[in-house]
Amino acid sequence: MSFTIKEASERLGCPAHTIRFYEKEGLLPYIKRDRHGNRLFEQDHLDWIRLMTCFRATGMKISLLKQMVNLALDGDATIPQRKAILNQYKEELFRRQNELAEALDAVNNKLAIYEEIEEGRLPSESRLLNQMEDRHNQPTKRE
Amino acid sequence: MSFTIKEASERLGCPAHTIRFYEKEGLLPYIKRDRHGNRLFEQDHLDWIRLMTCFRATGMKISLLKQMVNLALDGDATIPQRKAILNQYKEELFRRQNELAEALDAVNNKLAIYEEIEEGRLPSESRLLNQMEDRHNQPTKRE
DNA sequence: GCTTGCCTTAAAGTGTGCTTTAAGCCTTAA
DNA sequence: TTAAGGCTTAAAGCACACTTTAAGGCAAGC
Repeated sequence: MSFTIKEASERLGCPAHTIRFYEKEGLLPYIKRDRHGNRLFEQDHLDWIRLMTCFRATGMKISLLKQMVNLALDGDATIPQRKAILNQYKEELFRRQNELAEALDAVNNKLAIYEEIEEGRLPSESRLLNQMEDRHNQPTKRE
Repeated sequence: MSFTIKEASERLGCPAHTIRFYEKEGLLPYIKRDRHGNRLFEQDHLDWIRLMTCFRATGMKISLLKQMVNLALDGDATIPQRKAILNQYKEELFRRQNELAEALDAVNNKLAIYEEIEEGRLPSESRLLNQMEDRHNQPTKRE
């Protein structure tokens, strides 16, 4: 069972052009062609593209994906290197989780401040932008 | 107490050029200057830049930051719009958290497979790249 | 036979966010 | 007084990942 690029595109929700681009970048080695030169995708290819999409969405670079492909093509002897790459990427994922948690805190804090301003418990936006505006007409301390 | 761009840069761990770029983009209104035209940053500016950096690191676009600045400059009447923006961004953060969790699952799964291959419990990398290579020399089913 | 539509390729273009370069001014130390 | 080093600006350049364009081939339906 093979798929045309259109079928692959539909199943993956990924533009055909992007899939071709990935192949050109070397992320999809050994894609076969029919007698007209049209690509034929196997289920495994779709699985791999889906995995790449998942990694890409979380910041893995194409160059790193390519490294992994190249290592895989060199056989099982490169598994330690591939593990090292994935473990590093995992660290990166943890870093991003922290960043997200921090941003979420900051957003909630800001939203709480807006609530307080709306309820009149805080005098306008005392900490950030509005104060800049206020200062605009005040004397400077330095210089 | 004001800071030069160099001091701001050091405190924020952010290149001076980037800070200037943010000002040019309108993200830092009302930065004052000394008599030589050099920028003078207040603590509030540093706080705001730090917050922007936090939002930027988690995917908020500069155009959206600028929208928020512009709304803030228009006064408290725009707080509902700013809340709407932040709530939307919050959704985005949740989406990203899910993506990270999925990627983390996928990585762990891949690492587990590598372990099994290393221990000989799985015949090479049966699911992805190596199989592509295998297929390379087999007849096609379609066409 | 001709149009429609999907396929192919290579190459150029786009969006985003910096980052670097270039040219010049001011201050300070030698 | 002159050279170094930090500031200024505007503009060009870069990295990344697509995305779009252009030019053309093949096949099925009218």
